Amino acid sequence: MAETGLRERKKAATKAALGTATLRLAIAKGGIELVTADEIAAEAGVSTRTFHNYFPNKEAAFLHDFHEMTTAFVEGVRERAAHQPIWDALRDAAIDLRINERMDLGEIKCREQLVHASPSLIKEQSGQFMDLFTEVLGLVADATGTRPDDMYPRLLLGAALVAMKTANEHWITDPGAQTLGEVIAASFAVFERGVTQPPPAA
Amino acid sequence: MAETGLRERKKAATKAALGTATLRLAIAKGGIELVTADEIAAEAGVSTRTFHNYFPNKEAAFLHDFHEMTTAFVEGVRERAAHQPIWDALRDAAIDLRINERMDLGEIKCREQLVHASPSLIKEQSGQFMDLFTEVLGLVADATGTRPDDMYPRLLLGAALVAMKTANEHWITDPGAQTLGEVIAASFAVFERGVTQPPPAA
DNA sequence: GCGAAAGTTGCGCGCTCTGCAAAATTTCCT
DNA sequence: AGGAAATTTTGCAGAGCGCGCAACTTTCGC
Repeated sequence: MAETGLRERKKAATKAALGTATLRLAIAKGGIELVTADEIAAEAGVSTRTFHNYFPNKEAAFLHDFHEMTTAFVEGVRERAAHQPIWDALRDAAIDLRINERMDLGEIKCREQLVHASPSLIKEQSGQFMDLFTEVLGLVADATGTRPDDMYPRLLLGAALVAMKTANEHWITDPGAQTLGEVIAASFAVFERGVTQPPPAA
Repeated sequence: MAETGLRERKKAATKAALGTATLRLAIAKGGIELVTADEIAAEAGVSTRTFHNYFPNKEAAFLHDFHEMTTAFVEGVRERAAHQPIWDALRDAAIDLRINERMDLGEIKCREQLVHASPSLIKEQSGQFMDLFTEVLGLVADATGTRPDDMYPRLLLGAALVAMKTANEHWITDPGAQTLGEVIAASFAVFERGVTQPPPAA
């Protein structure tokens, strides 16, 4: 956290403001495609040009929170990779994001719905997942003693990201039964056991 | 193959022509972002407006072949799902696309490189994978006696798509050692065994 | 052939995103 | 504090995108 200057903090604040403004407007209008960059900039109190200095497009602004999460995830994995098997590091880093505790469930659901309904948001989010994949792949390769273009680290990491995404989606639709952490653990467990294996209980 | 009329065939031909024109131009210029919709339309001998009748954007045109492949894949899975366990159906449908036999390796490599270098193409391709996911999810849920919003069918299908994508990428970088089919089979096998399990030979 | 259906095209329009240079703001040094 | 330097904000201009609309042309079924 090299939060040295006032400048840094102000920039981060502006970026966050643009992100939440985008979210607010998209929710209000019921779709990101009904929101223009001009409106977002006005809502956040900056010029349109400044909006585009911070984000390449409104989808990225909408997903600003998500991007911060993936950044935290990468950091979490990097720290854990030194002390844990990489698979456990991936799982525990995912659990320790504690999305459930940090964010309002109603808003999470709403956001998920908007993403699901918008091709452009689906693309942007998928793209960010691919960036995440690329960022973490090196760590996984190192940890497993393989090279980044071998199959194994890619399959392992791919499975982990699928497990994360699936667990989150599932928990959102039914947050009562289990905690998010439990759902993530269950999700990862399926891949440990072998996806074609029937669950132990059956 | 309900190729009844001349109209259908002509439309398919125009679409394919636009696709290959996009590919040609992107290769020639070394990047999709250096190609405009106007140029593509001119290259294919239609108006710019017509181009946008066929494709929502140039990225989709670039990936026209890819989209046809995913369509064939869905069809393959649907047919096999009646006779095979769903996991095998997914694997065998992937193998039977026979990309290696149908397309020129040099061009495949070139395309892969262009996609990898372009954020917009990565997003578009990821988006198409998500569409594929959605299309096949119902089949997987039916086959496993689960519901589409349960975790299991999503994890299974996610693993299968990761296996497909990873195998293809890997085979492209090193097509000599094994056939594509073998690579795909090996990729799927990792998920059958459990991603955290060491390979049998080790 | 001929009418209906479907495909193609040009035009207009609002929006996106970027480069550029001037203006405003913050930081730093003395 | 005072002023120079560095950084950020902003407006403007411009290429490009993607879609609705209304002609125009082609194809289809009879």
